[in-house]
Amino acid sequence: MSDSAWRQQGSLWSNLRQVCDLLAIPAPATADQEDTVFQHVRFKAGQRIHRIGQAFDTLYIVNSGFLKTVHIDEYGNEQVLSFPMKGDLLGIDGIHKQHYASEAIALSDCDMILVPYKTFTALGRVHVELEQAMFNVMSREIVREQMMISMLSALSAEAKVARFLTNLGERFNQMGYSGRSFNLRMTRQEIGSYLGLTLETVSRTLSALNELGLISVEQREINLIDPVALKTLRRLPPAKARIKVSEKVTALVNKNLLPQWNGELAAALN
Amino acid sequence: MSDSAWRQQGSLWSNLRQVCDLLAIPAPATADQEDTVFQHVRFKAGQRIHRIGQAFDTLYIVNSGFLKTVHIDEYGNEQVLSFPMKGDLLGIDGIHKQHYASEAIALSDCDMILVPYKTFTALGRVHVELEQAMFNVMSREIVREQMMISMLSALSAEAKVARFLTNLGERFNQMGYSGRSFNLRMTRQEIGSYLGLTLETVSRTLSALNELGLISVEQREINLIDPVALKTLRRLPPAKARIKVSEKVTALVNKNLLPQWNGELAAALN
DNA sequence: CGAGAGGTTGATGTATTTCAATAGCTGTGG
DNA sequence: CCACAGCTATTGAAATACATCAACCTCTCG
Repeated sequence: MSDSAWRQQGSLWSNLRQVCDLLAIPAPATADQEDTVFQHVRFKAGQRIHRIGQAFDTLYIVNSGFLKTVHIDEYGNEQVLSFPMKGDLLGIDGIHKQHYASEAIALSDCDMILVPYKTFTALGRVHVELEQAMFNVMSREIVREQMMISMLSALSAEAKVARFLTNLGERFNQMGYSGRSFNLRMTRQEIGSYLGLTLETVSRTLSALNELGLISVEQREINLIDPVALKTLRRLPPAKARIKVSEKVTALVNKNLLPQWNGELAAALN
Repeated sequence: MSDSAWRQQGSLWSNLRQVCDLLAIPAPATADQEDTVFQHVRFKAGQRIHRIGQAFDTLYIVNSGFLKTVHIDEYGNEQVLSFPMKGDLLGIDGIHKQHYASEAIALSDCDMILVPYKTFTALGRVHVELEQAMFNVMSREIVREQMMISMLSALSAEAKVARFLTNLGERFNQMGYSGRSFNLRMTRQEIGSYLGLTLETVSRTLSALNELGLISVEQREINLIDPVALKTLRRLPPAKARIKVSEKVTALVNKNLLPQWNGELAAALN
């Protein structure tokens, strides 16, 4: 819940300053704090925030909760595009054609702030810094997607899963939670779709990272034991070597193993 | 070359109307056509337009020529992100951190229009329609990248290459060239990087599509013979079946083969 | 408590990569 | 102008990463 959002007509409202804080952009100094207010709407887990093809008119900011955004391809297959959480902006992809290009679905109960697109652009015209910030947010989104493309086309399954976990950790950190120990809000299926892998591969990879002592997993409970190693991991050592090594001084090995598994090292340890 | 760009101080210049036309956005009716002009700069094949980390201050619009944009990962590997051509806007990813997040390299001689970011935002403030158009362009870019992400994580190698070709064709069409028969401006290596495949897989896949009669390839010369089939192709029939089938009524088969290869059909034909 | 969704793990198959050998272009300098 | 060097592309054979199919287990929640 927003620290100081207030109730009015039975629903929560936030002012411009609160919205800017949430988006991590500087609020305009000249702000007329009271005359622009933003309504909150609550969604239950499983509910859709917007659908593909639906007429676009409002952006959403996540105030609390976890979501996924998905594409549905021509054969009805769901493709996960992102896992928005507190502070993220949803619906930008609707600006282009005035219809949402993706679907947003709540993974947990969510509190969303509505920002009518008209209000959004009007504010940009009034506050120069805000317009700048809006371009920034969109540019940031483009960079984020570029990173995703790089990751999808260049990394192995192990590296994808490892980075996914560290990225999640960093986002939890930014939100003020522990970045080392957290609960996944999505299924293996959804992680797999997001990373371009099958759910079985995700499950196996998590088990392997667990074996190696880089993380601990139990169902959706994750502990990042060696975040540095995870972040730079490129590929796992061959399975046979892994067994023996994992029984040795795992911590030490993990640090030497990166960024690339070293054959001589493996030999030396066996 | 821009239809009506003019020379001044030894280099070409375009006005706002020309720039808007190029970007396929409506030019502001109220435009003061003469007081904002944009300089052209020419780059030779192989030259860099901007580098990663370089201070950001200008956007580029492709007036003619072909380029690639790339990420360089922490180990120096190049990851191709896009192949910009006429009408495309470059450098948006630099807004976020005020430093370019990617590198743009000319694949052929190029004529680029410089748009200082300050000019860009200033124009948005003066012409409301322009600000709207700028958001549109950025949203379009986000949607394009989302499509790319879907494609990378869900499609087979054959489908990726097939879509790559039809997408290229569509862009050539929009530029007024033939969308059926064109020359690739990039190497197999670069296509592979873009699609998350090795250059060998790209080469083999092109050969296979050629075998099937869906395209013809000779070095960098491409002919799209059955664009509809290419666009909806999901996976190729097994290699053994392919040989026999390709010797039969290929055209007919191609049409029935989609969107998914049908086992009974293959059996019936053999 | 039972049903159903989510997760793990094994055996097997296959798409794609990797390694390697060969041949075709392109441009440069003698 | 030809020859040669160095990219670029093709193709084959072998290796492997990941997917697929399948069985079983585990939680959750009505």
